[in-house]
Amino acid sequence: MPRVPAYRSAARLPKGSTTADAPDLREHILQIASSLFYNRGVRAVGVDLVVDEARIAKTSLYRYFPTKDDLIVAFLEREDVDFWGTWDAVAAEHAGNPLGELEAHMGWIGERLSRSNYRGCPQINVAAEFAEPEHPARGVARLHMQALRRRLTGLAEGLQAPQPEVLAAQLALLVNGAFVSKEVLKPEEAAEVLLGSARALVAAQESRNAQKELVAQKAQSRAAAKPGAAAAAPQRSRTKR
Amino acid sequence: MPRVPAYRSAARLPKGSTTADAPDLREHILQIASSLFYNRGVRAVGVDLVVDEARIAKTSLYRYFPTKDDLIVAFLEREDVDFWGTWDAVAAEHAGNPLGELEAHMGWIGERLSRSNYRGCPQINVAAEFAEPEHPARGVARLHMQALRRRLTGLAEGLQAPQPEVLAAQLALLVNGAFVSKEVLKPEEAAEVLLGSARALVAAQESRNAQKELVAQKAQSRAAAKPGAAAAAPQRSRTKR
DNA sequence: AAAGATACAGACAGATCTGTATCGTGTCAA
DNA sequence: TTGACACGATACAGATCTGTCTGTATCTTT
Repeated sequence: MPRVPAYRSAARLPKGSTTADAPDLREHILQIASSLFYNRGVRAVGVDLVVDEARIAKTSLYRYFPTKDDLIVAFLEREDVDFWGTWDAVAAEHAGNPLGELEAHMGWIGERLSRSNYRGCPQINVAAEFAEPEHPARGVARLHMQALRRRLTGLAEGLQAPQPEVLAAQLALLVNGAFVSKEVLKPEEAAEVLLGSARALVAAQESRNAQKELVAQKAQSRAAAKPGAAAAAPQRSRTKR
Repeated sequence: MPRVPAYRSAARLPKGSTTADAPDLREHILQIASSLFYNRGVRAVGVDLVVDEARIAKTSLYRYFPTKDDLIVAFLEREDVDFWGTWDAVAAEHAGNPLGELEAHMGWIGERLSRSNYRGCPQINVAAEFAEPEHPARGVARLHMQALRRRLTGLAEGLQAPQPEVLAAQLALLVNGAFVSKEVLKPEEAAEVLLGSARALVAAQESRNAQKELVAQKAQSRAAAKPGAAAAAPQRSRTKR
C-alpha cells in the first residue's frame, strides 16, 4: 500500500534525493521522540508511544536505536548541540564584548523560561529521572554541565574577573537555577532577574578587583595607616551591627 | 508466628507504649519509602521494593497509603517540613540579623551539597519526574517553592533591599541552582560559591540603595553639578561606608 | 472466651513496558 | 523479472508495576 513511507506523507523533502536518504527516518524518529521525551518525561514515554506518534513500525525504531537508552542518549546529545548552537551564535554577535555577550545569554535564556511549554533543561531533568550515575544518559548530562562551566569560565576570563573559576561557578548556578525555577519565577520577570543577578555577580568581582588595586596602591605608599580597619572582609556588611 | 511485628524487631522503641502506637508503622513505612524515593528516584522505586525493604506486608502499606501517589505526597510533605525545620532553626539563631541569617542559610545548604549521597532537592526532582502539572506531587512541590520565595522575600525586606521581590527571586534561583548543580560544582567550593553569590546579590541591592540616596541628596542640594560623571554604573559604590 | 483490629504472607489480576519475531508489501537495482 | 532491502503491521515473550484478595497469626478489649 504505502508507495511512499508514512513518515514522509507530510511532504517533508521537496522531492526526496532519490537515494541515500536513509538517515531521514532516523531523524524523523528522533524528532518525535525528543518532543515526547521533553514534554512528558523520559520515563513516562514508552517506545510504543513513540512508534504510534511517529507512525512507524517498532522494527524501524529498533533498527536505528537498538535500545531505548540509545534513543535517550541521542535525544540528549541533540539537545546539547542545539543549545550550544544558539549559545555560540549569540556569542559570535558579541565578539570582543564579553559583558555584552553575557547579558545577551541571560536574555535569550530568560526568554526561553517564559515560553508556555517550557519544561526546564533536558539534561537536568534526565539526571533527576535516572539516579544511577553510570546510566549512559548521565554521561551526556555530565559533559553538558562541564561544557557550561567551561564556557562561562572563558567568559569570566574575558571579563578579567580576578577569580574566573568562581564567577563561572556562580553564573552556572544562576543559569541552572533559572532552568528549574519555573514555579518560583513569574514568566515576565525571568529575564530581568537573570540579568540583574549576572550583573551583580560581575560587579562583585569588579569591586574585588578595585579593592585589590586599592590595597596594592596603599601598600605601595608605605604602611603608615592602621591595618585593622577596612581590609578584613572582602564583602562587608555595611550596616555592620 | 510474629509475636512482635517485624518492623519493630530492631527494637526501635524502648519498650513500646503498650497502645496507641498504631501510627508507628505508618511512620516506619514512610521512612523507608522516603529513603528509597530520594536515593533512587520515585518512578524507579516500586511498591514491592518498599514492602520488601520495610519488611512489611503489602496490605499494611496500602492501609496507610491507599495509593502510591499518596505515599509520594507524604514523602514530599515530610521533606518539606524537615527542610523548613532546619531553616527556621537557623533563622532563630540569627534573629534580628538578616544578613547573618542569609549567610548561615548559604552555609548549611552548601554543606548539604557536599554530602556524598546528596541527590538534589526532592521537590525539584519529583517535578522533573512528573511532567503533568496536576499531579498531586506537583502541588506539594509548588507550595514548597512558594514558601521558599516567601521566606526569602521576608529576608530581603529585613535587609531593607529596595527591591525585596527581585532580591528574593535572585536568591531563589541561586539556591535552586545549587540544588541541581552537583555536576558543575566541586563539593569543596559549593559553600563558598553560594555565599559569595548571595553577598554579591545583596551588595548590588545595597549599592542600588546608596545610589538612590545619592540621587535624592543631589536633588535636594539643588542641581548645579554636571550630571554626566558618576551616575552611570549602578554597581560601583560598596566602598561607601 | 469471643470479637475486632492489626499485621504478615503470598497469590493474583490486569496493565504496561522493553525488546524480538514473523509476515506482507512496496522500491530499487541488477 | 528477480532478489535485496527497507518499512509497516502485529503478535508475542518476559519482566515489572500497581493494586486486590485470601488466609492466618497475634494482640487488645470486652
